[in-house]
Amino acid sequence: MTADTTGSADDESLAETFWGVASRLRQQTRESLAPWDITPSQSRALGVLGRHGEVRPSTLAEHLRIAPRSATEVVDDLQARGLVERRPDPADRRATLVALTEEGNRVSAAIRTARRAEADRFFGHLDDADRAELARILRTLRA
Amino acid sequence: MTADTTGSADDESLAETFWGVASRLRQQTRESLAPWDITPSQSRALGVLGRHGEVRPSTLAEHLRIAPRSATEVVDDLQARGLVERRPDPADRRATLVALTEEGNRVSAAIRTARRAEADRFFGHLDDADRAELARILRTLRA
DNA sequence: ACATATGCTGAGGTTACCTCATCATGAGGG
DNA sequence: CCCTCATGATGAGGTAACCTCAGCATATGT
Repeated sequence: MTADTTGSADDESLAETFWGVASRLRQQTRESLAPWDITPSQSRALGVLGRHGEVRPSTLAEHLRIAPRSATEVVDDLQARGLVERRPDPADRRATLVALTEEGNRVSAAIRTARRAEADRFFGHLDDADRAELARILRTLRA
Repeated sequence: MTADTTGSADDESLAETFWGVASRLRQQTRESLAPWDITPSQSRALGVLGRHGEVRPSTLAEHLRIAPRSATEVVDDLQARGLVERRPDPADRRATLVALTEEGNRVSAAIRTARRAEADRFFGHLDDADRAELARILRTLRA
């Protein structure tokens, strides 16, 4: 009775439902990150570094789909927390390589585990068939 | 190839797919709002005002699920654009009522139409059965 | 060798939020 | 009636996560 009693607005309410789920998922992600006092964007960067090893800030930016300048910022933050380090790129003296520190590796792995558990909890309310359906439909929408 | 070839991380990739869709939907919303030079948060407020008529900032805040102070801000912006006006609440001299201006009403209605069309385009790639499935599954996840 | 492109970062801006403090008004009790 | 306490709005100031534009160093192609 709140909003979508607008007749044929089934799609609008689909969008609303979608955002409702998004909000819950975001919330849960935030909670699962709390133990490390790491922001979502930092955790995304850690993820990329965990998967790709050392990369340039500009490459990191591509993976995160943000402007190169913004990647510099994320790296600054992670470096301040001792989770990554910058070293000169031997192949190009303009460039810098960003790599996880030992601590960064530990944290990155721990977060990966936590995020997996979180996703299990979140999507685990669905049975296998529904999960497959959802994945299929979402992939359609992304294309 | 890019990321989720991490073995059994099916759930993680579901979350990723979900966010991919979210990002596309957000993008499209932004585009559909462009003709009015209105930000998403302003459009949400216009929506609430369109549905509920005149309300106090604090009530608006509840509907938008933001802090009361933040609602004041959104109202400021909309007022600066001439889309809403503030008037004293006759029932409580501390309070203010926020209402759409005539212009605000026009814009609000136009945006509602545009958003509906946008949702049609977005979810229209799905057939009826898939749309129903998606709605059902999303509602499960929201609960 | 020189113009042009590329890589990073400083400076400064934006959006959409937040908290905390302040001030006016309202409401209940003694 | 006064006094305390709650409530409504807002000023001040802060944050996260982005952005663009300039500037400097280095690389690359002709």
